[in-house]
Amino acid sequence: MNYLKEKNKITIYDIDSFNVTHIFECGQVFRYTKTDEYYEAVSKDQIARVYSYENRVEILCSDEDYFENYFDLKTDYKQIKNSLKAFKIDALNMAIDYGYGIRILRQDELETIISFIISANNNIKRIQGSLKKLSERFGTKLKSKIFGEYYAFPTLKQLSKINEAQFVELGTGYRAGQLVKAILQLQNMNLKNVYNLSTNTATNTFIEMSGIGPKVADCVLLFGYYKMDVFPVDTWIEKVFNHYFCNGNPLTNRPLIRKELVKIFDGLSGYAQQYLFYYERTQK
DNA sequence: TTCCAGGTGCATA
DNA sequence: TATGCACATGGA
Repeated sequence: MNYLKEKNKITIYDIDSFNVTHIFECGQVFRYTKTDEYYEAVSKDQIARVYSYENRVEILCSDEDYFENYFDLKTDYKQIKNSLKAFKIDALNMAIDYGYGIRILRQDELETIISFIISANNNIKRIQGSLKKLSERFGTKLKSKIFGEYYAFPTLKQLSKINEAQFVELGTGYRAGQLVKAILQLQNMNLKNVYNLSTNTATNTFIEMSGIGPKVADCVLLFGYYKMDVFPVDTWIEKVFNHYFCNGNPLTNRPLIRKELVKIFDGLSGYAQQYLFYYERTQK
């Protein structure tokens, strides 16, 4: 990856492996806004604006080290895409050509957990709205010389003070009670310790939490912990599987679909999933 | 108006 | 272990 890191600014020259629209619209993250000039993202208590030009991308940000990691700039996506193309699967090749600039963001663990509990059986617009309100009502208000005022994602301590009725007011619907319970459970675990666990053990740890089943656990591990040997199967991936991977035997059993796809893509599952998801959801 | 959304929890067999 | 249903709410 060819990029230059300066104080509060990262300039990216390898625009074949960094497309801001692909990165933010591919469904991995919900807290961003699009304007005519830039995409703005808040992650944890950090903020960035991403400007796209003909031959480069500029990221103005509160902390260049934080966003160098967040945008996964040290990973070579050209190599990842080549490895995926070596499978010679037409649908995946189309998906990669379509979403060529996708990168898997290294998101904050807690923020990912809360976001994807809210995401269950929900639509992306509404998820975004709930998370925006959650941050504005319960997160710390921060002031930046460059970006003005913005709101951090609530800390675990701040989250623990929110009751079920307040979560309902955020538009989280029946997930409100699950969120209160999950936040209680989170207080008794060390989120950083999950990095030391195998994918299976980590999955089981999260599935025991309220509001987290197999799919949300996979999303937490993929987007919050950068574990690539998981394959979140939602309604869109079910469609993908039955269009392109089922050899005439469509499946509705999502754990089975997941098993088949992980068998194919193994340690590249997370990347493959994201290209396929974005392709299926936006190609209409 | 009806269907659907990045599913989960729980009861039942 | 597997299947089926209820669940809150807003977008399309």
